[in-house]
Amino acid sequence: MSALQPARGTRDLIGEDARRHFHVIETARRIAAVWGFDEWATPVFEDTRVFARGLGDTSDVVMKEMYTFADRGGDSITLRPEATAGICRALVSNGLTQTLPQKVFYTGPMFRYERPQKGRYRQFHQIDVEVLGSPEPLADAEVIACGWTILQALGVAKDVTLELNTLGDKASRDAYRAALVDYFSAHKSSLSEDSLARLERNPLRILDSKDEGDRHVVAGAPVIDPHLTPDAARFYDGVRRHLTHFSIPFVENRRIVRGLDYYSHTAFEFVTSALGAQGTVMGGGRYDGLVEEMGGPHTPCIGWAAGVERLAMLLAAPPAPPAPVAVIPVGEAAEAAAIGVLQVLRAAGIRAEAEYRGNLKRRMERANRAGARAAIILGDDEIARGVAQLKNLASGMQSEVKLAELAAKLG
RNA sequence: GCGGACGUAGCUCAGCUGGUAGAGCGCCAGGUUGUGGUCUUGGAUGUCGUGGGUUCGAGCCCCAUCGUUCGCCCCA
Repeated sequence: MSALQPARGTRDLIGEDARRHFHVIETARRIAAVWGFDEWATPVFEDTRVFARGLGDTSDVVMKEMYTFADRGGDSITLRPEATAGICRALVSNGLTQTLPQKVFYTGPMFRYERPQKGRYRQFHQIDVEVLGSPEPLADAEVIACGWTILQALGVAKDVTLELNTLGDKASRDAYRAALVDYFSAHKSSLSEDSLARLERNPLRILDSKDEGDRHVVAGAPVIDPHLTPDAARFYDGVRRHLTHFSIPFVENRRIVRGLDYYSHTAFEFVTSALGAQGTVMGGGRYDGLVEEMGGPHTPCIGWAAGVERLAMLLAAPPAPPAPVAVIPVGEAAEAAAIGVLQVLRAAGIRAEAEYRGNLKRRMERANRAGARAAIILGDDEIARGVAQLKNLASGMQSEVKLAELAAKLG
């Protein structure tokens, strides 16, 4: 037990955990491709300014959760806490603001120095879908619909609800923010300590509070609707309309707020009650100002990120590992022949393993434990006649098959 | 960062009011000649998370520390 363990908040992906994890990523990748998204990859670490600038200096992620350090050259480097800022930086760095829109699929590890919990790790993984450079509400609906399709393909949609909100444009948000500050300031005595701090930094977040007392105050808080500018209201209408065209069920929730500062207009979360405190499984929104923060032109964008670990936990059953065919040589001469058979099967795309330890009984046991669907038994007698014994391990049926026909028979 | 629970073989766990560790599963090897899944016999494995303390003696008591977990916070 004194052996080295993975660092706090990190974990190894092996066996079923690995199968769940990669099933989520592969499913998302496949569907995003069909929806017209191209996969990008950007560096795992970036100049600290990419995140400090992008995410906003009031967010907890920037203030106390980043893995930031000086590298050997003295530059301030940060392990990315999320993907979007790096994607926007890459858009600008590569001059792609000239060829918009860009539809991007992304997956990879992210890093946040948090207190670990189930569904919350210091190294965790996200899948992301972003449309860069598209100001139309149709883009919002398409991005959300793509996410919903992925959740359906994973079989978790039944446990998940789409909650939708608008944060309005900057004018709307500023007006609403002022109204909230007024309201909450008048109710300071009823607010929790946490919310008093939020009143200074990010009053919108109070709407999200789980504190019993806060909720009473929040119930009477102003809503954003009367503060929406005509443009912002029209935009939100468009998003809702297109979502129904995509046949995506959603509920409106005026308390949805995004954690990072770059969001405006559309905000949404796919939530579940199946994961305790980590209920948000996919979340995103519109961020029209982020590319400018990275030094590019004004570029309206919309996207979401989903936690791979959380989705993996929601999967009912992990996909079964592919069943191999076991090749079992009996005797020394047969080992050479077995290698030939392995080559042929694998070249034909058939997962195949050799079992060559112990007596035949052991080899069969191993084949069975490996989950093999069939065993190919090769002895001197068979080799001399150019055949093999092919045994179906599920039915127990065994028959003699010509070596040349094995691959076709098993394909 | 705050509060609660937990930490014993690879895994799941048991261990009575303190007397130097057990089960099931798994693993390894057998049950005679080239055939698995059932059955059966035998075997290996733990510095009882770590470090201190109390005691004649601690897996069981106390303290600290690390880790996991639940809630808060935050967020995917």
